[in-house]
Amino acid sequence: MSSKPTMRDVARKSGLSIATVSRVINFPDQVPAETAKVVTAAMAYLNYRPNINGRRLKMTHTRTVGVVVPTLANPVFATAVQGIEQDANAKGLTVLLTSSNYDPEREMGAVSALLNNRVDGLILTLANADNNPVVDLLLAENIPFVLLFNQPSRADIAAISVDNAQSAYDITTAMIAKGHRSLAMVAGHFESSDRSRQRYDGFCRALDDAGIPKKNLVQVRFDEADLVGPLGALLYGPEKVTGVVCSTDMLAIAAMNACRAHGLSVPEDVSVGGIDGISVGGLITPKLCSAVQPTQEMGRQALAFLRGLIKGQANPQSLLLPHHLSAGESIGSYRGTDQHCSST
Amino acid sequence: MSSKPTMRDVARKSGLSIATVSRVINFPDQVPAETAKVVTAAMAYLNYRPNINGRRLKMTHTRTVGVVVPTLANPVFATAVQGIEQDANAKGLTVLLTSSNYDPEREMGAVSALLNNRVDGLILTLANADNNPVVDLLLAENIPFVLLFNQPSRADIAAISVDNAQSAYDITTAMIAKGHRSLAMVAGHFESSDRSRQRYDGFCRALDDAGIPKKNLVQVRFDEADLVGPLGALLYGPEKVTGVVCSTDMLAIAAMNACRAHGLSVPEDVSVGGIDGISVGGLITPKLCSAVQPTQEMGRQALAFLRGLIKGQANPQSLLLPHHLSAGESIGSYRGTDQHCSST
DNA sequence: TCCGCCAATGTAAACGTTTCAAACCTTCAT
DNA sequence: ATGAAGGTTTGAAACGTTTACATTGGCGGA
Repeated sequence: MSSKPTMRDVARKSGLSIATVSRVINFPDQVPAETAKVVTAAMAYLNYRPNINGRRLKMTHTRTVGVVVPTLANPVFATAVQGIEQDANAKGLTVLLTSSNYDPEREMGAVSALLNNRVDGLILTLANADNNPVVDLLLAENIPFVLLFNQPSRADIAAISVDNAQSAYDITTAMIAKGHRSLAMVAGHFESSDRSRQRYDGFCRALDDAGIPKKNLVQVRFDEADLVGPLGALLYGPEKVTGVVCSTDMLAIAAMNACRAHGLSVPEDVSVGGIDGISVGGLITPKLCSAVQPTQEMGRQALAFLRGLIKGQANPQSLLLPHHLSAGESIGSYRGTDQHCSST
Repeated sequence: MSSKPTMRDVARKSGLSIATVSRVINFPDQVPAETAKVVTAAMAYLNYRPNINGRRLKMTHTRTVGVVVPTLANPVFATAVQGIEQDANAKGLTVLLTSSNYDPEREMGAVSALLNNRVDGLILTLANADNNPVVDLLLAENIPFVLLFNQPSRADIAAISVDNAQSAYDITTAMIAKGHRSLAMVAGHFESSDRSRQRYDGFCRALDDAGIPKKNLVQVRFDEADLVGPLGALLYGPEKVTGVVCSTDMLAIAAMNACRAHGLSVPEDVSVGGIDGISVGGLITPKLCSAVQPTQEMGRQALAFLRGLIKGQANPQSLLLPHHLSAGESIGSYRGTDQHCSST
């Protein structure tokens, strides 16, 4: 009826002191089994729940970590968060989740709110990891943090990612190997994602290595599902693009959709490749060919890394995880110049 | 250098009392502009951040809500959480996220942890909303909570969902209208999801209304991506199923994949329908026909509802949001008994 | 018998807020 | 000059923990 029972109530009920109750909770082995039993009984009787906020106030560590991702609507982030969250729960850590919607201002707002919560550390996917006020703030305040998916140019901050440029290079090269010579990249806006730019760089390098001068690029919003307009000019313009590399799998799926809307089939008329390796890509037809990153594992690694930083055991450093090309069907052999007379 | 500045430091710096500082933060209009300015300056100078945990300890409300969903790997939940999270942030609420992995024991553990955090209220998607110890606990402790996606049979608890049975009924009926008479349902395990059972009920009712006695059902794990085995017997057994209704879109996408693996094409040989309306369903080929629910909006509504309950303004009640069938291509007309000689 | 030691327990002071009640200071009417 | 009124400000007591330090009591050894 009255308010929630506190440690004081448990102490009174069990005829012991508040300190002993605390010890039963935190250091059960420092207390005789007999007393532990009577305290536990009192707690059960009163339906006692420790108030974590009291503890947080007193302790230097809060056993809480903050997470900021651009969005949960892209499975790549949802899966990573899933990985973080599972391990955090297993370790008794509380996760504070925020999404920035790819907006740098909201990044700062989110981090600020998390710091007010006195999180022990942060896992972040930032729009742009370089020259970022959030990063500066965290370094200045000496808060442990790990970047996830970002590949910062500074070497002294912790980051878990794949080699973004190389991922794009590999998928592009796979397309070139199939005979495609007129390629385009569909990428999320560079201001919203440094990965996007890094992947474009890899795309360009692959073209350079193949001696292909023309680099087509179209930047779109990340949540853009309708690529019919943006792709039209490339598919039917002077370039007659036959290979589309997308900076994410979500965009790749949207691109395949747009190609079909234009009456072209994938991969007969146009080849499409993605980057990320979201699981749904393997279920659709044609199976999406993608540069796959171990997303969930990356989330886990980021948390493990962060825990190390919090304990002061590790010093910040980057970790590049391996990626691999999935055996997809969305990339086919180049069929010559009549490819746009679809196999209708 | 030393520890973080506190309100006391700000007070000292600005030559005012700690109470005044507090009032500048919480009730700026109760304080003359002049004092507010000097306090604000001191805060900026010291780089002061309010420690939310101090506040939480003192106040009866923590401005924190807990969220428990089965998984983030299914976009339907990720999108709902996205909706919750966006609005929560706008309102200055902190979100504590947990996923249960469809495991009732983890549900209880997660809720317990959230209660220890003294959340003001909870938004939950439970494996089974009826006879659930978590629900009993929350009712007993008088903690505001809103069920999301669940459709409990009790009328006195808040729940936001679509009509699950009706969703399944509608998509099934759409298939029957196309001439299909041999149908099967692929559903997630009933123990993991009451929606799954409710949707199966709707499936059965549709068949009954059409005078079709045979109800095929195969239950699978929710994270099962490989339905080749489970579907084989139905597609090639005595039933020669030509219509597959799936309890979720994720399963529907996996089912389409399995059909193709069996050499059957969708929708020419087999029709497939889903429930949920995840966005990727509209991008794939064939476009997935699904009973669409307003997922993100449901998350928002759940939060709005919860805020009402927390303020004591609303009394718990259910809200059924409308669903609609998407104009997909994955359901086609029945082609007679030779349908399994695929159009190869 | 006395001393010292150790294990078990207790006391009380933090941690950083909010907030009630009291104190202070002007101003203004009497 | 005095007092009431009212706008500002302050002192101090919570909120529920953790933990350094003090206390207690029992026991074995000298």
